[in-house]
Formats: sequence, C-alpha cells, structure tokens
Amino acid sequence: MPPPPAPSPADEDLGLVDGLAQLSFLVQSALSEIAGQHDLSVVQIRMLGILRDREPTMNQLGRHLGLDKSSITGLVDRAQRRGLVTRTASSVDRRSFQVSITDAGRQFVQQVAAEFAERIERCVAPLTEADRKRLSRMATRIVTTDARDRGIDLRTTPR
Amino acid sequence: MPPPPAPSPADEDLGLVDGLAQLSFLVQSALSEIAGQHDLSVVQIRMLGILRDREPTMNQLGRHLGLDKSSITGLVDRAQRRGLVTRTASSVDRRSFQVSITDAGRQFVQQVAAEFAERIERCVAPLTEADRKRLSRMATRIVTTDARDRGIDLRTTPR
DNA sequence: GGATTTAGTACGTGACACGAATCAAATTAG
DNA sequence: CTAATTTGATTCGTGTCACGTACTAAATCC
Repeated sequence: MPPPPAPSPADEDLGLVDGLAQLSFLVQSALSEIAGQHDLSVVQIRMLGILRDREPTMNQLGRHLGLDKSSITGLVDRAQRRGLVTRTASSVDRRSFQVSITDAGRQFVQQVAAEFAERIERCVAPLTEADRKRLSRMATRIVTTDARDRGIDLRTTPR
Repeated sequence: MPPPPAPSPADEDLGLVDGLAQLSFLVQSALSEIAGQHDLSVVQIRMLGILRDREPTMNQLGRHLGLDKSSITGLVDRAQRRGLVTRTASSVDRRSFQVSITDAGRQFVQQVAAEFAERIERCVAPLTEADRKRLSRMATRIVTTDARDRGIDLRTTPR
C-alpha cells in the first residue's frame, strides 16, 4: 500500500511490510506495462514463462498459476488462438492435454523477459553491487522457503 | 517467472530479476488471498489503502492507482455500493468529487493490513533480523527512487 | 463571450477469475 | 467384472477490472 509515513522529512523507511508491498506493485506494473506493449497480459506472460521449460497438463498448469481449472480453459484458448501455445492429446490419459509453447510464444516470452530484466536492473541500479547480491539471495530464500512450505512445487513437472 | 534453474543441486540463486519477479507474485497472491477472504479485490484494497490518509478527487485517485478515469468511476461505484467509500461534492470545483473512506472501509483495510503484515512477516521469518532490516531499506530505496524518477508522487495529495 | 481544456460518467468490449453443472475417461469398490 | 466414484477438461453464467470512445457540464483561456 502507498506511502503511509507521510510525516517524515528525508527518506523514511517504509518498513518491511509496506516496502515489500509497494515493491511488488512496482514490479507488477513494470511487467504489466511491458507485456502490454506486446499486447499480452501478465497472466499470459506468466503462463508462457512457465511453459518455457515445462509441458504440463491443463490441470498442472492451473496449479502452477494458482488458478481454477475453469480459468485455464479460456486462458489456453486465447493463447492458442494467437498461436502462442498448443494443446496435444496426452498419450497416457485420453482425457487430458499437454500444453506446449510454440516458437512464436517462445519468441514473445524471450523478448518480454529481456525487456523486463532491463527494467528491473534499472530500478535496482541505486543499490550497490553487494546489496543487489544480497537482495537476490534474500528474494530467493523467501520464495523457495515459501514454495517448500506450501507443498513442493519447485523443479520442472516431468513427474 | 517460475524456477528456471532446474539443473541445480542445492539452493540455487534465482538471480535478481527472477527472484524479484517471483517475490512479487508471492506478495501479490498473499494480498489477493487475504483480500478475497473479506470478499474484496486487490484493487479495492489498494484504493482503501490510499484513502487511509488521503481524500483525493476521482482524477487524483486514478493517477495514484495508475488507472484511466473511466476505470475509476466503476471502481468507486462498486465500493460506494458496499459502503466502503463516499463521494462528496468538491467545494471548489463543481465538477469534481472528493472520495473518502468510510468507517466501515477503514475497518476493512485495517483488518486486511494486519493479516497481510502477519503473513509477510511469516514469509520473511527465515531471514535474520539484520537481513530483514536490510531488505526493508533496499525495498524502500528502490520504491522511492522509482517514484521520484517518474514524476513526484510521494506524500499525501493536498497540493 | 466563444473556444478549449478538464472532471466525471455512460457504454461497449475484452481479459480474467470463479463456482456450478456436465461429460467422458479412469480408477476404485465390492 | 460391473457399479460407484473420482478426475480432466469444457461450458455457462456472473462479477471485477481495464480500456477507448463519446458525451455533458463546469472551468479556464484568449
């Protein structure tokens, strides 16, 4: 949430909670803006990002994105209509499909990822190299711990 | 974007860019989940958070949220319908309204903020106290620098 | 005073997200 | 080996959100 500590003079610390909240809004809006320039939504990009090194079923994709399966159908529909992904009938379960990224989709995601990286690095420029290293470590730590906590999810999905 | 470095053994560093991206997804999903438990959306909560210590016009509110004015009408409409905010005719400009949070809205936002803080602190627990302090400082630094860069926005809006 | 800008609304469109209902295929029970 | 249940996915209806366009009324400019 926005700057609560209005009554400060110089550079007041926002506190961990508000700082992280605002940082997440910053990152998200950067992502949204860049994706938008390629006429893609954040969710679409997130999906493509997942599909970079995975070939999940609809269901698995839904779990990755934290979305209901009923949301996935439309998501994949739209992406497929634009030639970003494909549905392939599963050979083991005749009910399910494997979702794969197409070359076009891969190009998109690479382009967006590059622009995003550039943007983030610009935001992070005011930090010292040592701090950036620390920040990277800490973010990784938080994210992986959380992933572990809420049921394993890391690694690809070829199980 | 999800865990790209799959070929690692222990706790590989995700890198700054991916680490921050995933961290932002984590924060956002926490926020979304908590807001959802109170039957509110992230945007609604964000708006209420802004209105905690501001009383902007529709237009100013839109700028705070980075949304088009046409989006604001519906947003405020829905919130007003639920008794979370009010529109008050401006005394200086007969075209515009001041948007204010109601007591009910304030209660909601306080409750959500508390739960959110608790959740974030839990996520951040694996870090040492010193690291948490550093993380807070760095997040603040990034956020405030960015705000300064893209046209001043900090502080309340009584300009 | 007339032209232009500004604040907000109305309307249509489209992406998401969800829950409930549905169907077919797979799995489990008995 | 049927019968019952579970599971993968789709459809449909609803609601939020975001945008662009068009429009009204009030300010402001000249």
